[in-house]
Amino acid sequence: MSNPGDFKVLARDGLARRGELHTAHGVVPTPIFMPVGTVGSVKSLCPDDLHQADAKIILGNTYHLYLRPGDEMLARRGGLHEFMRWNKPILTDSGGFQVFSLSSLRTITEEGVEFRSHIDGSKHFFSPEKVMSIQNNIGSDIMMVLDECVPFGADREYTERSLQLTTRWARRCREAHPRGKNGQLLFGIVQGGFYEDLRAMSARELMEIDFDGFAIGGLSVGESKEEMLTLMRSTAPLLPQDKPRYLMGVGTPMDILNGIRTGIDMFDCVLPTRNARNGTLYTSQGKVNIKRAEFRENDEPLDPKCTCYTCRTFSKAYLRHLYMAKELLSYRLNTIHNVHYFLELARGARQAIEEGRFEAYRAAVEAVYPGETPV
RNA sequence: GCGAACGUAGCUCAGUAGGUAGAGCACACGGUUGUGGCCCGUGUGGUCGUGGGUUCAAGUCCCAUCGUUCGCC
Repeated sequence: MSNPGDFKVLARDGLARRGELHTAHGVVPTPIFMPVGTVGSVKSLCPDDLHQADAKIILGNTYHLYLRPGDEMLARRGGLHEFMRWNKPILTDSGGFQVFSLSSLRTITEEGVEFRSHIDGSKHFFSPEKVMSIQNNIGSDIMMVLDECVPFGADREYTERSLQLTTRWARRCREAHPRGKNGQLLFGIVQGGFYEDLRAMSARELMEIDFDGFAIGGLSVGESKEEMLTLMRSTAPLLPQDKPRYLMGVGTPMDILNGIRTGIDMFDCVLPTRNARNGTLYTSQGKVNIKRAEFRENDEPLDPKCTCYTCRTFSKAYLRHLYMAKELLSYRLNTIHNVHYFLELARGARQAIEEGRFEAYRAAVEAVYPGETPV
């Protein structure tokens, strides 16, 4: 018998962990990649497509869903799962990142953050409590605390003040949403910019609060690969061994494997879906830019080793044609493939950890994506 | 037949007062990391319809010629 929030580490290989996170909508095997479905859909895909790609959990976004269609509207329909007909776990980002990256005229106070909608300019206010209430209405399985994502290059003083505010907000989120309520889990978010000691301080303070998991936020915001790697190496081991660790917004195939190697369990990124729409596809042979003229009459599948619907059915010439013609089917077929690749990458990592050969698995992928990992 | 306008990059067009050509699209190649199906960067590409003339210098002024379009007979 298991309860939402239970997390079991089943196997280890170095710092890499193979685990299981229990939620109200099922078990999430880790390490896992979570496709991003910001406004209630993984762009261009149906739930059936996600099931076929073996997606275990997807993301939604509090900021976007609150603005449109509205969280109360969702609550009246039984929440986002019911509305979008996705019966597996959903994680919702708190919207903290969007408030800081999308909206204009934001004002941060102790109480929360006032911002303007990127859609119609209307004024809104997010407090930690409000963000919990919205995510309760959405009904996500894993909720994120409201945090301030510090921009790259922020000085130490600003970063430290911001981190402390994020901690106070995190505590208010936990108080507004006690552990176990509605079977919804709540994750804290480690901030601290690119100062290792501040990251450690943030982690220490958050661990005093009883969260179901811990995320590392504020990465992949313009820093070098080396800085990102250094930071995850130093931060991940500080987090509890018996709780899931989530690296937010990352990343490329190698970023993910490098994260797993430092002990991270969960990843999300727009890269596979956004790049699919822009013609960059991830394959067992490396990155393929499907718009290249060399594929004009190439009748081979995109990736002969891939078992996704796109690769089983269509030629590179056809995929290039669809892309060049801006056909809607291009978005869909490319997204089906890229999502499949990222999920397969994580599945392969899980198996490799179980079999104690994660390093070899990682090296094999690195051979195909060279230059992605700084020494 | 007469009159007028226009012929500049593959396409649609800018080119001011004459000083040896630009844009958008297209094409080519990159980029995209808690997603406004967005977008950004770089690049290839033109004997300025043709032939003369004036001038130190002509896409720009003059003449002729070919072509396109419109109007009038």
